[in-house]
Amino acid sequence: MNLEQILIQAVKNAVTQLFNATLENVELQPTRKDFEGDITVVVFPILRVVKGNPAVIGEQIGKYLADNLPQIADFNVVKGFLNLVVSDSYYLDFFKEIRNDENFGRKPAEGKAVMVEYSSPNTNKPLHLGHVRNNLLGYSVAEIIKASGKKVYKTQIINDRGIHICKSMLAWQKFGHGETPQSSGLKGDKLVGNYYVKFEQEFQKEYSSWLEIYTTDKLYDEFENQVKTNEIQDFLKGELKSFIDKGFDLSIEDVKIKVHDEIVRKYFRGILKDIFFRDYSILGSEAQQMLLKWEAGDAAVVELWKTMNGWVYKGFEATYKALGVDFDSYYYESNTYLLGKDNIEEGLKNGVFFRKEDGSVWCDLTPDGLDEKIVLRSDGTAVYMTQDIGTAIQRVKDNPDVGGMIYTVGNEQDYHFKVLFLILKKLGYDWAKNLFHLSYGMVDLPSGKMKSREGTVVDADDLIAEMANTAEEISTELGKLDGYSEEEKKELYKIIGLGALKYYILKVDPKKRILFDPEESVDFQGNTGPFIQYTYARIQSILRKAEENKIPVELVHSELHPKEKELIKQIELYPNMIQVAAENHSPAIIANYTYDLVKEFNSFYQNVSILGADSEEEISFRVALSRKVGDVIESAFKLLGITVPERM
RNA sequence: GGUCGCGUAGCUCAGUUGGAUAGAGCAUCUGCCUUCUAAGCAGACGGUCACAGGUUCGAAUCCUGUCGCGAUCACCA
Repeated sequence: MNLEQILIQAVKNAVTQLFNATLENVELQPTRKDFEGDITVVVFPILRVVKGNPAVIGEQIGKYLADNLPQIADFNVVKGFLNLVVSDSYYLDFFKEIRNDENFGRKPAEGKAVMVEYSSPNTNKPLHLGHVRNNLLGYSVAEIIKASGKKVYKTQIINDRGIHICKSMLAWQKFGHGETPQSSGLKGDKLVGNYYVKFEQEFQKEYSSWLEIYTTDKLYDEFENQVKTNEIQDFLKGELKSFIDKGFDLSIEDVKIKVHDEIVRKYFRGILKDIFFRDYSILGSEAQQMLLKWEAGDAAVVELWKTMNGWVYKGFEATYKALGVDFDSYYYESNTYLLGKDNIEEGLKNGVFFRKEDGSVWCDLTPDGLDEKIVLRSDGTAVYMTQDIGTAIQRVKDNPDVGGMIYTVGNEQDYHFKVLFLILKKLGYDWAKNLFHLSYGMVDLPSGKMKSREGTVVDADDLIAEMANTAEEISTELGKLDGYSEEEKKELYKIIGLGALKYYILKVDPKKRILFDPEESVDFQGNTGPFIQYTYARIQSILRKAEENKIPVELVHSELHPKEKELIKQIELYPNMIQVAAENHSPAIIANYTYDLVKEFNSFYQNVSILGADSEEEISFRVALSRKVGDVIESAFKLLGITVPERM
């Protein structure tokens, strides 16, 4: 039982004995710095069962606790807050107990396993900043859940088939002249990405000249014919209406004529372009034919596909390695895209799904406040949802101990996962109640969204390299690395640069969008990764000196300096932090906790002397305390996927 | 337009199940390297928690509405 649990029970007992009443909950919080005490009992909620003056009641409970609990040394009551002073001996005992526990804060795995999916890239272009956020989040959440006491499988689904990869393949065929990673020295994913861009450029040329042939009116007529029978027309009208409502004095008729108008274009052009790609474009039809051939198993196409994907995977592996993330299993869409159809059949039998006249299969989610969702096309082929249903089921088949899954996917797919989880629940899988969409906000640039066509994508490899460069600049300026070899320095710059990047991304709530300004590099001071790494390095420096001075490890310390007490209190929070972070799927909780611990340590470090303390006992204790803080920093940062340096 | 998410200091963000005078960092300004690493410490300045109601002993937190930003609303993935 930890102190918190002991206190809760004791307060309940106090209420029973003093007031003959039963208390359901006890509200505890850390005492605010401006008051004396360590833990505070909020008295107000107790007033619900015990009528009276909160100050008096607080006083009585305080006295009871001080009399009955050896851990409570003193107390005071301020405005309905009962502040308890915890005895030094309690903290000392606690510290003695945990100081050599290498797994402090972590729990051994038990119960059902959790599968965490993250990364999940397309194989037609290199990873970018958005993927970086995804990878860091997914990896960290997996580590946190592991530490919280569950077995974790890390996995990803690789979108290795479809029209996007055919675009790259086609462009390579047409314009590649047999270029390979070996021949050009390019990283495989970069090479393939270049051809994807090349395709888009050539397609854009074709599209532009097509647009020139048509007048505005013709364009619109074409467009209108295409969308007339489509549901999206309603949707578009809605958008147009809001556009008009926002003060543009135009009717729908006016808007029709002004198809080229700046804002309307955004909606019309996007769809028009798709139509062009599908029905008019030469490149488009070639790419589509290639996809058909791939699906038919055409030997040449499959061979090319395998080769180019092989290049991409090699490139991805390098990026994953640089980022420090890994996976236990890989699922490939080329294997899973036909999955799920059997499950649809079953669902039809159970009445979870229903078939429309045209043969398409749907799930009616209107009782749940959602729409009807298609799960099988009228021609019997699978859609995105079908695959995801099938893949989820397959994953549990492959790993029968899995009791839940976490999908790390951007927030633009919130609706998709809401529907997916609901359908799986309706299909009756017991693990379906333990599905979580780890939804995160986009990473935007000052110029807006990242767009590969406009060259505004922040490439993952470039970013990692730049961070290391910045670390090098700062390090060189500070000039603290005498005696390090060039290789050691390089390694260190990587650790610091990555630490800065990872911490920067992980310390914010996943739900929030991140605005990333490549011009203003990530900070290395204040609430940052390097600040925490620096503190760790300082601690290691002290430990090295203590080693030299042969500081004994016995602890006969009896009285705590306030800074020492604060540090132990902070350390004591760590195990619960892991649990809370795991429950909330939030690395940010770990990041912010670590920052608080480190701030506390730096204050301690700067205000009291460790190796120059008054007595042998004091020195020995402070060294041990510093070591433990270092251990917790290392452990917590590991949960974030950040390594800590011995020196910096 | 429907749905979902976000809105806290000039900027970037914390803020556990509602709790004390809303906290950090950056930036600006003061001090502190002859003693364990100044990527640090100590301090100052900075707030209508988007706005308006409501719930209650008590609201940044819960509810309703309004505004702003974003995402989404395909027999695409």
